[in-house]
Amino acid sequence: MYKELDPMLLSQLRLAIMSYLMVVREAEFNALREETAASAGNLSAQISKLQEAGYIVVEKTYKNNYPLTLCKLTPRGIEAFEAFYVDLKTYFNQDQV
Amino acid sequence: MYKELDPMLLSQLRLAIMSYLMVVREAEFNALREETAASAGNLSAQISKLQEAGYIVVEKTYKNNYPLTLCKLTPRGIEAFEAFYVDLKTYFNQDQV
DNA sequence: AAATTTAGTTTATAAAATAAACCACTTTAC
DNA sequence: GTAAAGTGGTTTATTTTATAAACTAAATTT
Repeated sequence: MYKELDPMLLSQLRLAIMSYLMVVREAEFNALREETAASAGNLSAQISKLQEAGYIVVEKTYKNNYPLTLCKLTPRGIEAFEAFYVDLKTYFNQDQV
Repeated sequence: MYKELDPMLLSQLRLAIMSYLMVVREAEFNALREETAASAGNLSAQISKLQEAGYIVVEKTYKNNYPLTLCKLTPRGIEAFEAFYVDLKTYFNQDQV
């Protein structure tokens, strides 16, 4: 009846990161920070988790002498996000909402 | 951009409880247990939280000499569930999913 | 060269989820 | 009638998670 929901995506911040990356495919740390309104610490922690899960890849480089962290979705991440959406629907479909 | 997601509903089990109640409006403990496949302990804990949040009311009565716990949605719970759905959409709408 | 800013990471604390143990009965079997 | 098993839960303890706060390292400004 109710599908299992991927715990990696059942988190507001991780879901927002993934959702934003689904649109832009690739984003800098600070773009994610602005878009999600998260604290840097929390964002850093959740990026690490998504990376460990293989949902995003993180490329560490430099821009204007400053460290730059670039995040992009992996095929696996895209798959997981889409599956999450499908699974979520089982919680709403039978309702009138 | 991304709406805040009600933490009370950002939980698989609590969302399943609410989703089921949105359909049946009222359910016995064991019906919820079967429907959600949750352990009794976890179900009991999450029912308490939804009750404390004012999303459901819990009526404790008896059926065939045995304790019976009945759960039903409050107007506030219905509102929260519907708002959650609306807010969730902000995480998916701009995508092709 | 001290203070401030940028771009993060790590650590410590609080909150949440979950499994396991427990409780208060009721029913069944002896 | 009493011991064992079953019903319908609750409570407690452990693990996991989220988050804020503190920290690091280098660059820039004053």
